[in-house]
Amino acid sequence: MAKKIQSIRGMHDVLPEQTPLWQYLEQTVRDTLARYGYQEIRMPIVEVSELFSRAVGEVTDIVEKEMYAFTDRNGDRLTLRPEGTAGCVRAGIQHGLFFNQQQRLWYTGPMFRHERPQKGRYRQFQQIGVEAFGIASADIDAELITMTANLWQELGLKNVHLELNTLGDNQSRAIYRKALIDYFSQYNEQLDSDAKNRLHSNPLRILDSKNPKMREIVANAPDLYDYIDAESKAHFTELCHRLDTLGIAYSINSRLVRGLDYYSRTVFEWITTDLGAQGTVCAGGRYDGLVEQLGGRATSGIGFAMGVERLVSLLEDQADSVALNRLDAYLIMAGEEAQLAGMQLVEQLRQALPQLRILANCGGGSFKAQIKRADKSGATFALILGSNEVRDKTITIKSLRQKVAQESIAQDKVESFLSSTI
RNA sequence: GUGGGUGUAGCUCAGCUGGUAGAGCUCCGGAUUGUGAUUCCGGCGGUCGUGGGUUCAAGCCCCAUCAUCCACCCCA
Repeated sequence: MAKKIQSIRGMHDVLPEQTPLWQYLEQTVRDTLARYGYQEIRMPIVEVSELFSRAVGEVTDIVEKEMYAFTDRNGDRLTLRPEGTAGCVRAGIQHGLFFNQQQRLWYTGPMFRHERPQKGRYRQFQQIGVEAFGIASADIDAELITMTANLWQELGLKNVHLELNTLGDNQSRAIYRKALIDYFSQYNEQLDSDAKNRLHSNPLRILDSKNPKMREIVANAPDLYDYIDAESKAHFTELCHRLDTLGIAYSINSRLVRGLDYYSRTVFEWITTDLGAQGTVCAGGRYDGLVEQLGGRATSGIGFAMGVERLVSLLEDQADSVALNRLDAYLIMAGEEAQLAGMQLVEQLRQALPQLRILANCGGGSFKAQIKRADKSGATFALILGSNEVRDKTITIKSLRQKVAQESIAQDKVESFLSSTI
């Protein structure tokens, strides 16, 4: 045998057993987005590398060590997209979607990050992203969050909770950043290696440190909320008020700092404890400076992304998974005559009943084998066509799921029989 | 990038202090010339992840490598 070729590390096939659940999830999300008036946009998977270094931030982990970047035949530096917002903003600017307009957009597709795979984290993974442009007020923040809450309800997801924070506008964030660097620099000797690395790249991350020795230093660090501008505070208060009014529960987590540079003001995460270490199922925030930063006219924006693999994994764990993609009938054909007659009959049925899901036996096999296949297919009924039936122009219908006697009916009655049961 | 666990049939796994491989399920056929979750019988199926090394002899010991799982880091 020739050498086997395997899929690339961290990039997995979604097998037929799994796809019904994926389709169910995707369809539910699609429907929900449509009900809120969001429109789909489709972007390329490959973009110039500069787009991500400018949007996501030069010193983020994503850009520094996780990008699938390569040089194409023209010598251009290209990257397999590590996230969707940058490409969406690029497309919006390129096609003039943001000029004095509001846009509510969504997209889905694979993203790529060269990380060490683990539960809920893969090198190629699927995201569903949602972005709203041109609306600066907190009502859109509330709408997006409410929409996700409704989606969890629609999907029957339990054990997800919402965490909220505000980072202030870009200016106050810059001032706070400097204050943090000044503060931590005093303790340079006591900082662990992680903290030293982050000191000038992303000092906000030091606040997150799990090292107990660092905690004492962190405890007395400047407080983010002392640096936040009045407008951002008002924005955040307004958002919380709206969520309260809508009955959406949340907790405020002042340590919640997103890993991408473009966020400002509102950030949020939906988190579950049912998935191991990678518990964030949906996360996002406001990025009011991004459009301008990428060369468009200043436009506010806010968005989030859901991790499809993580949601699928929650759905399969959470008991009430649905019976999906069920077959209505399996056609058994015994003998040469029956095979020819059966193929004609089944095509007639498919034309007459577009909803009908019927699988016709192929590849022969004994009668017994065909019955076994019919059972295994999960079909509700077996339709049996043998020489007797061909001769009498009948078909035998056997229920595979209920203990009722099989019956033989005229072939021209099958259509009405099936249409009344599916 | 760092650490730990695991790689034996399509799937789930046995395999003793080293003596060149086994079960269950699946699939195909038969017992039952046209009736499926039961029973019985038979059959298909493996360069033991890959490459080296030690040994008279390696699935087992040693080294390397790849994949996978989990965690750290980080993130959806």
